[in-house]
Amino acid sequence: MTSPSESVVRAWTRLERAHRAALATVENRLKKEGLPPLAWYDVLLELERGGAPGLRPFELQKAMLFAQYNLSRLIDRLETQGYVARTASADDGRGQMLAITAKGRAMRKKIWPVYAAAIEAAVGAHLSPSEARTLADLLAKLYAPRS
Amino acid sequence: MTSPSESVVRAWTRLERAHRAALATVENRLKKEGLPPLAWYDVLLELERGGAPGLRPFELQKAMLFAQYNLSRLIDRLETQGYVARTASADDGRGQMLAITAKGRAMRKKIWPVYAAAIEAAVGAHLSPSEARTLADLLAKLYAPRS
DNA sequence: TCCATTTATATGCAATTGCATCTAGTGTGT
DNA sequence: ACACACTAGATGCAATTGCATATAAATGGA
Repeated sequence: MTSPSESVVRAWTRLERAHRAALATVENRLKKEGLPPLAWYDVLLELERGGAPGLRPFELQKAMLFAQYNLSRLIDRLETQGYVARTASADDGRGQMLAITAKGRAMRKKIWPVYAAAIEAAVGAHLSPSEARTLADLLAKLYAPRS
Repeated sequence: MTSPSESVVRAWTRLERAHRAALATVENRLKKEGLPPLAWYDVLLELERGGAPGLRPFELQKAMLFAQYNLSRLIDRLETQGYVARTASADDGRGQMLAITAKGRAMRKKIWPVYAAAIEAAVGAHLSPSEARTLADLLAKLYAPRS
């Protein structure tokens, strides 16, 4: 139980502030354009990348570090809107397989330009290319599967 | 509207993931000890640092990048618990002055060891001292008052 | 095979958040 | 002093989150 150094505490505090600031920028822009919240995009992208058979909810959960009950309901909403299709898993009776629909793909594509501009405004505009790389590398260490 | 580079997008994505992971660690530990959520600590600390006359809600809001309505209600809860005292602002009829109470100070002190250990686990354990400094510096750029 | 444990996902209910808007002061220009 | 735009803060209501727990199927033994 070593106590954190001053710079670790500062890093944590700034992680919170930076995240809050950037997230607010992104969510506000999406909303202003009448688009769904960020999490929808993230799930759709993950599913699109996941490829053919689809992904299990628990895989999404691990990849995106979402709380299980939040993901469950997020999928409900995505399904209601017709962006995602749930089918029973062939090999696991408890589970399901998630697939992005054509409508879901279209929505993801539609969101991207707005999201991209927001990311640039919230993050890119503040960093040089090399700073962005360094930041990405350091942040990855905070949730690396294993240290 | 330049599009963000690949590394900027990665930095943003990882900012989200890292924040989610670290926050979950911190909040879980606080909860496990029966302590109030993180935001309470942050407000109490800010008020304690703010010193004698106290702070106006809008000052807190700017410092912590909180949404106005969230802060308003967070203060309600803190006041209900007796951790914070609201008094009418002398020089601005619309406003109020917030002060931390003795009980609030005591709670802040009580939270700190748990919070500190959580920060170390969530952040410090993953970074060298120099990495922590670099990370803190880079994150600060993302919400700098002016670029 | 049977039982206990664990894993995958859902859900009722309370607390919090977000949105939109409201009220009440402030400040400025005339 | 008046009209108007702006700032500080609160709040009703709907949506989301968090918590605790439920259900059902898989898994690992004995």
